[in-house]
Amino acid sequence: MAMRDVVAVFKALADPTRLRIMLLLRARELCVCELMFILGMEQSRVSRHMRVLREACLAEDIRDGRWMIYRVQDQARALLEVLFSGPLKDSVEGSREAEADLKKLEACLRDNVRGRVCEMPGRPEGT
Amino acid sequence: MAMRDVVAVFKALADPTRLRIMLLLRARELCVCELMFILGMEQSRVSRHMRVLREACLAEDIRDGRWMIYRVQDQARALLEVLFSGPLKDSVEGSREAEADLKKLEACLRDNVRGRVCEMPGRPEGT
DNA sequence: TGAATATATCATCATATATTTATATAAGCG
DNA sequence: CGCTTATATAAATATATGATGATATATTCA
Repeated sequence: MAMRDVVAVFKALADPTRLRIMLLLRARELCVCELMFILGMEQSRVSRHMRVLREACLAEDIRDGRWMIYRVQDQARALLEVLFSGPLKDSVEGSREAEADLKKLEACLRDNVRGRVCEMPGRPEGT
Repeated sequence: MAMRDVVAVFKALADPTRLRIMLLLRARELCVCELMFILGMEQSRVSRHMRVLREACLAEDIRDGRWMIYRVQDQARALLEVLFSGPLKDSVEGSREAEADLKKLEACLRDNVRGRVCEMPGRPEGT
C-alpha cells in the first residue's frame, strides 16, 4: 500500500454511516437489506457507501443467490482492531450509535430480516 | 469523545498533506514556515491544514515570539502510534513521501530555516 | 511608533462527495 | 421466458472541501 491508499482508508472511515457499517460488519457479515434495516436507510444510499468501503479494501462482497453478503476484508481485520479497540475504543464501540446499531443487529437476526424486504423502511408498499 | 469526533479525526487524516504534517510533527515540533519549507507549499495552505488538525485535536500550537510552534497534542500521541506504527506502518512510515519529508526535515534543521523565510518557496522575492 | 516578519483568515473558484430519484443488472422462480 | 427480488449504477442536485490570492492580525525590532 502507498500513502495514497492509506488516505483512501481514512477517507472511507471519515463518514459516520460508513463507520457504523464497519462496526456492524466487524460483528457479523450482512447483506444490503439487513444494513438498510439496521441503519434505516435507503437501498441506494447503503449500496453506494458499500462501494466506497469496497474500494478502500475495507469490505468485500460475496454473492449468495439473490443477496450480496458484505464482510470485512481479511487484510483489514487487524487495522479495524487497532482503530476500534485501541485508543478510540470508548469513543467508537461505546458510542450511542454503535450500541443502538448492535441492538438493531440482534433484532435484525431475530426477525430474520434477510429476504423480507417488503417490511423495511424506505421501500414503498408492495415493492 | 463521541463518534462525531472520531469522524473528525479520520477526516483530518484523510488528506495526504495533513498525513504528511502529522508524520512530521510526530518527529519534531515545527513552525509554519518550517512546514512550508519541507512541504514546498504556500503559507496559506499550510495554515489552513493546521487549523483542521487543531480542530480535530490532533495538533496544538504554542506561540514562541513571532512563531507559532505546532506539535502533536498529548492525547493524540497514543492514537498516532497505533495509526502510523500499527498495521499501516509500512504504508505510512515507509512511504516515499514520508521518507522524503523526513530528509527535508533534517535539511530544514541543518539550514536553520526558522526565521529565514526569504529563502523559502512560495514567497515572492523580498517579502 | 512604524516597518518587517510570521501567521491567520477571508473570498472566490474549482473539485469532490453525499443524497435522492430513476433506471439497469442479475438471480431465482413460476 | 417473463415476473419478482436484491442490488448496482447513473443523473441531478446539494453540500463540503481544497487551493489560491488578498488582506488582517500579532509580534519583534529599530
